[in-house]
Amino acid sequence: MPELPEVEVCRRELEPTVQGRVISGVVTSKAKNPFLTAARVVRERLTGQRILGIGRRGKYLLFALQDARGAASGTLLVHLGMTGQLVVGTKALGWPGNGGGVPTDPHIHLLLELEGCDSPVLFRDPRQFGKIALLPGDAARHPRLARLGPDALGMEGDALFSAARGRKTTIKAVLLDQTNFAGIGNIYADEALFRSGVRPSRPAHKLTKAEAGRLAYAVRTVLMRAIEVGGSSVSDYLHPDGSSGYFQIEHAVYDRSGEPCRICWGVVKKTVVAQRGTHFCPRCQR
DNA sequence: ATTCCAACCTGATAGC
DNA sequence: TGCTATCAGGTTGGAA
Repeated sequence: MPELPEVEVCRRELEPTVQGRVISGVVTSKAKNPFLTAARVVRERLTGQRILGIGRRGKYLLFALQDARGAASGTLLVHLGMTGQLVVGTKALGWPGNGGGVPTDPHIHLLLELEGCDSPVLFRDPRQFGKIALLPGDAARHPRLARLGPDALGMEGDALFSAARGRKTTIKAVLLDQTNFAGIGNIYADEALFRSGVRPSRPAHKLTKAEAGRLAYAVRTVLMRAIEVGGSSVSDYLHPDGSSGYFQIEHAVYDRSGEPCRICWGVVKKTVVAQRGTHFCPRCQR
C-alpha cells in the first residue's frame, strides 16, 4: 500500500524531527526478513551517526548519514513494503525507553533513539515485506536502487511512450515495472489509468502517443494530489473511513468494484491484470 | 530479452 | 462458534 505519495508524505513529515540529530541508541527485532543488512551490523554502525536528511527514490527512503567527524558515512535505506510504517512513537507501543529493553510489539523491527528527542523513531511492519539496509559509500550503486527508472512524479508522455513501445505486456504492467518509472504501485496505477481513460489490460504497444501523454499527465497529477492530502492508507482497506490519509476518499476505482463510476454511473469492475487485482470502468476506459 | 509466477509474511475475512 | 482457506501486495529470483 505505501507507494510514492505515502513514502513522500512520510519523508516530509519525518525529516524535521530527525534532521541534524545524532542516533544515540538502536534496537532491532529478531525478525530476519526485513534486514538486508544484518541487524547486528545495523545496530553497531548506526549508533553515533548523525542524520543529515531524508531523501527518496521511488518507494525507497534514504537517510543520509554523517559520522562524528562530520564526514559522509553512508545511507540508511528503508522500504515500507506493504504494511510498513515509520512513526515517532512512545511507550504506547510498549517501549520502556531510556535505552533499555525491547519493544513489546514484535512488529517493531527498528527503533532509533535520537539525542534531544523524547520519542524514538520506529519502523513497524507486520508482514515484513519492508526492507532495511545500510549502504556504505555511493547508495545509487546498490542493486536495489541502480535498477530503478526515473521518478514517476516527473513522467513525460514521450518517455512513457518509449517504455511502452514494442512491449508485449499490458500498459498496467509497464506502469508497475519499477525499472521503467519508480514509485507507482497498484492503487495509483489503477487511478491514473482511470483518469486517462485507458483500460489497464490494453497491450502496451497499442498505446498511442496522445494516450501516453494523457496517461503521463494523469500519473503526475494523481500522485501530486495524493501527496497534497496526505496519501491513502488502504492496508485497512475494508474499513476505509480514512484514519491516516484522505486520498482514499477520492479513489475513483481502487477498491470500488461493484460501485458506480463517478463519471458515467456505470459499474466499476475488478479483474486481474499484471497478476494484480485491477479496478476499472469498462465504459470510461477503452 | 521479456514475461510470468512462486515465495516471502501476517491479518482480516469469507465460507463451511 | 471455531476452524480452515483465501486474499492482499512489493520485490526478487528462477522458470518458461
